[in-house]
Amino acid sequence: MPLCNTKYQIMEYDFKAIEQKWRKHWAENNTYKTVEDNDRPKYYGLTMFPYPSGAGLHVGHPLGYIASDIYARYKRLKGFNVLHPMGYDSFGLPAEQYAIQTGQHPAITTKTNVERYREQLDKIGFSFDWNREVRTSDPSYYKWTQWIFKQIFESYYCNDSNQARPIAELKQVFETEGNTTINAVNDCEIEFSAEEWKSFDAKKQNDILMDYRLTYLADSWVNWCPALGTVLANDEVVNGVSERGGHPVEQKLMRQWSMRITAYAERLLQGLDDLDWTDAIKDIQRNWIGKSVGASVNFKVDGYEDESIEVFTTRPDTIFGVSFMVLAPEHDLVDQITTDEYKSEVEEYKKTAGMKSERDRMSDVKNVTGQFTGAYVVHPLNGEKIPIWIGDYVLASYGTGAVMAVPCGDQRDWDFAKKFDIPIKNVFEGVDISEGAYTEKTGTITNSEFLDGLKVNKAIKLAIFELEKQGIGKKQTNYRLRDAVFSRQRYWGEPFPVYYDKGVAKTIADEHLPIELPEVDKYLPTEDGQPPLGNATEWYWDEKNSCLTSKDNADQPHVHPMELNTMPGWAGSSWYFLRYMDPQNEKAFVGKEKVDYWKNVDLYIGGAEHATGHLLYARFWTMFLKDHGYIDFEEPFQKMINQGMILGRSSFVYHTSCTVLRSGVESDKPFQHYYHFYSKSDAEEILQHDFTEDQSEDLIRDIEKFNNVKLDGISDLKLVKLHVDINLIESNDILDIERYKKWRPEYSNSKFITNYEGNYICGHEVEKMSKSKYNVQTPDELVEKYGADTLRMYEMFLGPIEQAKPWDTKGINGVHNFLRKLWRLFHDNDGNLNLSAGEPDKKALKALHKTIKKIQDDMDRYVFNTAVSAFMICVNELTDLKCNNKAILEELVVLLTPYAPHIAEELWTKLGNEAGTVSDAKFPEFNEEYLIENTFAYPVSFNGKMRFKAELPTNMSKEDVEKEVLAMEKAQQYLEGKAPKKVIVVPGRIVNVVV
RNA sequence: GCCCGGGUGGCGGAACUGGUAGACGCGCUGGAUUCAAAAUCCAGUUCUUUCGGGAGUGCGGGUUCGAUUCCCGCCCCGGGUACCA
Repeated sequence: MPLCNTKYQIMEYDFKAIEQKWRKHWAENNTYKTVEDNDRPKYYGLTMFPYPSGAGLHVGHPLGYIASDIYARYKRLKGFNVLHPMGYDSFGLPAEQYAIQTGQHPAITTKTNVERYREQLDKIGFSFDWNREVRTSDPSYYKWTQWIFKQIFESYYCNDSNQARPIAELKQVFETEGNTTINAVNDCEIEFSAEEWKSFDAKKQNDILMDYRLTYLADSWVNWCPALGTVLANDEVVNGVSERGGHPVEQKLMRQWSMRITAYAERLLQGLDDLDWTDAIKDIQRNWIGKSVGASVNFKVDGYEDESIEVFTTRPDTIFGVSFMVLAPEHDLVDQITTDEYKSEVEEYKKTAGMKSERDRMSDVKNVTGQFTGAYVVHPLNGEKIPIWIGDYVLASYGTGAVMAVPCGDQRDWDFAKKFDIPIKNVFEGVDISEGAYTEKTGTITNSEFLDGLKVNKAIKLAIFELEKQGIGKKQTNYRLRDAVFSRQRYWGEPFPVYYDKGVAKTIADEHLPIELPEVDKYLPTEDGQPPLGNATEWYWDEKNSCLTSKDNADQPHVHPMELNTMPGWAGSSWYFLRYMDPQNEKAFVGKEKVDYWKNVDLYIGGAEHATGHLLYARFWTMFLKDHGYIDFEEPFQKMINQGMILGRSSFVYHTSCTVLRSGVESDKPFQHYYHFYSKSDAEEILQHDFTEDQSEDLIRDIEKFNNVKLDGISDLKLVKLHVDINLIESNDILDIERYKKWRPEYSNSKFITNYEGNYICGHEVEKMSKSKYNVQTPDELVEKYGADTLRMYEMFLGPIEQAKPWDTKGINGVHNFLRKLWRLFHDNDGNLNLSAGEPDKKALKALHKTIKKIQDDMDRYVFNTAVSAFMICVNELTDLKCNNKAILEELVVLLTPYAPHIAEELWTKLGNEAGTVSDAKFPEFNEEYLIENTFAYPVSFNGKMRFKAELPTNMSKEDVEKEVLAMEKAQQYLEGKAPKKVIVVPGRIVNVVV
C-alpha cells in the first residue's frame, strides 16, 4: 500500500478512489444479482419506478431510493434473499410533446433520458439488480400489458363468487337461462331469456356482453382536455384542470374503453384494513371509493301509472320528512313529467345549468338554483303529494340522479327549501330547525307514523324493513368510485390488441402479441380529429393472414381497422412489480414458480400523490389476476412508506429599480442603468419602511456619476427581488459578487452594498425545486464533492423520511466529517492502517452494542435519521476511547454497510476480509450483557423538577433508594426542613419527591 | 365546510409504551495548533437573571407525584376532498 506519511501529505479518506473502485467491482462481479433460493426467506423491496424525464434527477428523487436501498441491504445482512429491482415507467406525455415539437421519435428521447438516469443512479451505489430492469415502453414488456388487457376483456364479475370469471361462462348461462338469474356486475338495461338471447344477432350479443365485460367500450361522459388532445381519468383531473399542465377539462360524450373497477369497490375498500400503509393514504382511498349505505326508494309519479323516480338515501328513517323531490337537470324523466305550465321555465333552467362547466358548479356552491316542474310524486307510505323540482345540486352521475329532499335533516335540502319557500316538515323530536338542518345521526324520530319514538339507528332498520316488505324500496350500498376510462388519444402508449370487424371489437390472438406501435409521420391527431395512430399506414388487421397490413388493403373483407386509441399511463405501472420477478419470460407475464416464491412487495416506497391513481389501479389488477389464479395474493404492496418532498432553498438578491427623470440631456447620449444591490437585512428594512432619504440620494448621485449627467430626480423607486443561482452562494448566504456579475452581465456595473465584513448577504426561501428558481441541487454535484456515501447518509440524516423538508447543503459537512472520523479510527496520524487485535475493552463493547441495538430498533421502525446519529455517537465514543480494536471495528463496518456501502467495502477489505463480500456479511448480534451497569444516576426531582442526580446501585430496593436520596445533603436543601409528602421511586428510572 | 397530518433552540431535527426536554448535526462564540490559512482538537451555546434562581415543547384549561407525550376547547401551517343525497 502506498505510504504517504510525510507531514503535509496525510493519507486521508479518498472517497473518489474508493467509490469508483467498488462501483466497478460490483458491476464486474454481479454482486447484486438475485436468484430464487428456497433455503432463504424472501424479501421484496420496491421503489416506485420513475418516468425518465429530460431534466434528470435532483436530490429529492433519490430519497426514497436510498431508504429502500438501505432497507434492502439491511435485509440481506439479516439473511434474506432480497429482490430489489429498478426500471422505468417510460411511456408518457413529455416525450410525446417533445416529438410533436421536434419530430424526434419518443423512443429515442426516452432512450437518451433512460441512459442519463442510469448514469446518475449508478453513482449513488444502489444494490439494484439491473439484470431485472423493465421499461413499460419496451415491446417485450407491453406484450404482457396487452395480454392482461385481453384477460380483463374476457372476464365479467360474478357477485356470487365475488370474483372475476371468464366471459365464456357467462355466455353459457345466457344460452341456458338468459340474464335474469345471473348475479353479475353490469350496465345491461334489458332482461332477456335464453330464447331471446339465441335470437339476437352477433352484433347485439356482443353489445350485451360489453355491458358485462370488466373492460368495455361505451359512450361515456369523459374528461376531455382539448389542450392535451386526450381524455383523462378522474384522478388526472384536479380542480377542473389537468393534473399535468393545468389545462382546462370539459365533459364530452365519447366512445371509450373503460375498466370496471367499480366491481372491485368493496374489495378495494375492505383490503385496506390489512395493509400497513399510512392512515392518510388509506383515508384518501376510502374517500375516493366513497361507500355509503342506505336504501333505494321508489316514488310513483302522480298521474303516471308506470313512471316512478328511484332515489338513493342514507337516511331512510327520515322518509316522512320528505318535503320535495329534486332531479338532476339531465334526468331522463324531466321532459316527460314537466307540465305544460312549466315547460319553458324548465327548458330555460336546463339550458343555463348545462352551460355551467363542472368547475363553475363546484365554485358556485353557495348559490342555490332550481326550478319546479309542475309534477308531483306520491309518498309511498302516506300517499301525500310531493312536488318535483330540478336543481343542479343533484348530480346526474351519482346514485340515481334524483334525491328525496329532507330539509330538516340535510343542509343542502334546507337551503333549497328556504330559497324557494317550500314548507319544511320536521321529523326530529325536540330539535329546532329554524336556523339550519339537524344533520347529526342521533336523536329520536317523530311525526313519522310507525317510526315515532325510535332512535335514528333503529328507525333506519325498521324503515328499510317496511320498504322492503311493501316492495317500495330496498337496502342498498352506493359507491362514489367511477369506472376508469382506459383510452388515450395519444401516440406514446400501449396499442390495444383490438380491431373492429363491422363495428364489433375483436381481440388479436395471443400468439400475435405484442402488437407494436406503428410508425407515424407526425404525432398529432389526424385532420379529421382521429388519434395520432390514425396517421399510421400499416394499421389494419388482416384476419386471414393474422398480421398488420396497409390501409391500401382496407377494402378487402378480411381486413379491419385497428383501434386508434392507446392505453393510459397507468396500464404498464399496474403490474410492473410482477414483471421484475421474471423479466425475460417469453411464455408468461410472470412464471408461476417465481411469483409463488417472491409473492407481493414487502416494502414499497414512493410518493403519496399516487393515492387515487397508480396505487388503486395496481390493487385492482392484482385482485383481478388473483381471481384467475395467476397469483395467490390479492394485495400488491403490503407495507408502504411515502417519502416526503425535498424542497429547495432558493436564494435572492434585492436591487433597486426606478424611472429616471432628466431634462436637458442630449437624447443621443447613451444612458446606462445603474443599480444598488442591498443585502438581506437592509432589504427587509426597506421593504418595511421604504428607502431612507440617504439611500435614494446615494442612488441618484451614483447614477449621475456613472452616466455623467445631471438628473432632475427619480420616481417609482422600488426594490426588486431576484432569484439567484444557488451555485453562486458561498456558505452563510454570502454572494460571490464577481461570479454573479458574470452570470448576469446586465448588473456588472451595479454597486453591491456589503456589510462591515465586505460581504453581500442573500435572502432565502424554501420552495419547490425547479430550474426557473435556480435552486436545483443535483446528486451528481454532491457525489463529486463529498461522495455517494456522504450523500446517502445526509439524505437520511435530514429528518424523518415521510416528512417534507427543505434541502440545505450546509449540514452535509457534518456527515462527511463523520465518515472521515470513521476512517481515522482505522489509521494512525500518518495514514497507515493501525488496528489492534485481542479482546476489546468493555467500554468499546458497550458503545458498539448500544449502536447495534439502536440501529436494529430503528430499522425495525423504518426510522433512518436517528440511525445516522447513532453511528455518529458510536464513532465519537470510539474516538474518545482511542479504540482501534479489530473485532469492534469489524462489527461496526457491517452495521454501516447499508448506509455507506463503499467505505464499508473498503474498510472490510482492510480488516482482512475477501473483497466485495461485506453485503453478505452477517448482521451483528446484539448482546445485552455489555450494556448492564452496576449503578444508575437517578435524576431526583422535587415536584416534577429535576434537581440533581444520585448515583446508586441498580439493584437497590425502592425503599433503600428513597432512604439514600432523602439523606443526601442536596435533598435536605430542597426539602427546607419539611417532611416530604410523598416519594415516588421508579427503579432504574427516576425519583420524584413531593413536598 | 369535512377528513387526515403537523406546530419543540438561530436552523434540520431527537425524546420507544407519561419519567433527566433540546440527542446528533449545522451555525455561532471562545481557546489550542499554525508564519498564516484550511483541516483538526478542546470548551460553550433554549431563553432570562440581581447568578440564588425563574420560565420554557402553538394558546387556554384539565387528569397525574410527574405531560412534548393522555383528555377538553381554541389558533396557525401542510395534505386530501368537495353539492356524493
